[in-house]
Amino acid sequence: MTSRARTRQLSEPTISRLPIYQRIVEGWAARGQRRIDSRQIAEMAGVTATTVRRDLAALGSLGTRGAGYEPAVLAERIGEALGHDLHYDVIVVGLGNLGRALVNSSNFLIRGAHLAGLYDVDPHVLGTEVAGLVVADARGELMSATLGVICVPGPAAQEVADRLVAAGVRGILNFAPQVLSVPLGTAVHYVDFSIELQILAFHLTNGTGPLGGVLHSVGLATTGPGPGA
Amino acid sequence: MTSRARTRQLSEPTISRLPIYQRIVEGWAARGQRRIDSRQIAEMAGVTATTVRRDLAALGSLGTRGAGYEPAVLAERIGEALGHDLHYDVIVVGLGNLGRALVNSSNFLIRGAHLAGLYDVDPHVLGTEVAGLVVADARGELMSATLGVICVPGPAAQEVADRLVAAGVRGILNFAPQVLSVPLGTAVHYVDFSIELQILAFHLTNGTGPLGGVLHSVGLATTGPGPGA
DNA sequence: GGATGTGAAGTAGTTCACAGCC
DNA sequence: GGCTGTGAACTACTTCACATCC
Repeated sequence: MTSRARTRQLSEPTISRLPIYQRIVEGWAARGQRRIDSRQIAEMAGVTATTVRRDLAALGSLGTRGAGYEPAVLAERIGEALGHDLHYDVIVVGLGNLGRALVNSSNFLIRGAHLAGLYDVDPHVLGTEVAGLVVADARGELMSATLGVICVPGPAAQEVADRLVAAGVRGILNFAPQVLSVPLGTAVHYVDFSIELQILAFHLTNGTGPLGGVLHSVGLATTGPGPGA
Repeated sequence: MTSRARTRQLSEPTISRLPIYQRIVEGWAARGQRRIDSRQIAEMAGVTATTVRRDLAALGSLGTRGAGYEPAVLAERIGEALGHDLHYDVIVVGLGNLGRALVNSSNFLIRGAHLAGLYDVDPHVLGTEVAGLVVADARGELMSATLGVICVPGPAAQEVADRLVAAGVRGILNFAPQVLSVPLGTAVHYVDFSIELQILAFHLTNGTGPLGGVLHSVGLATTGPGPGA
């Protein structure tokens, strides 16, 4: 029974805000600040101070009344709650510009994620070394891993998803503009640039919200059977 | 008064689901299918059929009782509601792998978005042609545009944001792992790969939801002043 | 004094259940 | 028969207001 077990059930909105708070308090800590209060976090995250306090209170009593929070403690505890002490193997299929951008990004593979395999079909890329790994043939068998990232063109995405599932992957991050059909029990998370842009544009023309609009990005997952079922 | 004006106020969750429905019905139409019903859309989108019907009903009475929806009509009406008849200028700052992946993606610039300018600071990239545009110096003055996309490393993001705002940009899509401080009235939309991965991993280890978990990706925006205010 | 943490109230979104229509 | 569209019930999230503690 680790300390992680003490975390109460977190709501979906809370889960999506915690990584943002973490980024904020880490930046604060890096700049040598000793204390941060809910109002400061709220301002930077674009939410209300009450929401910040409720979210953080769900992780335990971390603050000091009258004095705010200690950034280091907050960062540590949020990390625990999000499961940063666990480790995941990640494989990436598709090493075009996007795939390369991801695996070379200092930001992508942190927090327990370990890059275990790279796959592509382009003969110019096959066998070359990217981010310290040799790129293998995506048409061959894929290694087993916890998470798979799909960075291939839309039409190829479903086949890659099928093969990832067959290889034992339990979560897929899909960058292809394609709705995937996967068996129950597999989580799919979509990141669609065009949709992000659409939503941003929509809010601009409609001037949503008194402060100019607090946006929520698109995201969708399904574990249900696809149209063929 | 165009037909767009008839759209009732759409809720935030509805707005983020509409582009997903649109993608689904467009694929359906492309495959020559004449009819689609709420259950089919729901299955592919990972939401309930009732939710689909409520979302679509907010756009008017588009379906036929007993027979479902006509994909072409649906796609058209969703487009109208999201403002696809409007046009936006988009400039992209930072043409590393990510920036290139975006501007070369057939998926990024659709629906009224027009790529108007590209900026970078790397002398190897400066002056070269990417996606039909010559890359200009990001340290010079930026052209005016509606939307700006930030694809630079984290530490440079805030300065770029300041310059985008000064150039008259009203909406920013930020791919840098950095919380930005912008003046009131400017919308910022964050896309953070590491956060997406974190949330996906969290849901896996916690087995959220009976169907394996319907995820919602991270997203945040603020128009409030930053820490310096 | 000042900021956290939290019951209570309010608001928004989802799901149920079914009337209405093809 | 079948599926849409929607009032009503429910659930979840946010916000208010303040007791609590440093």
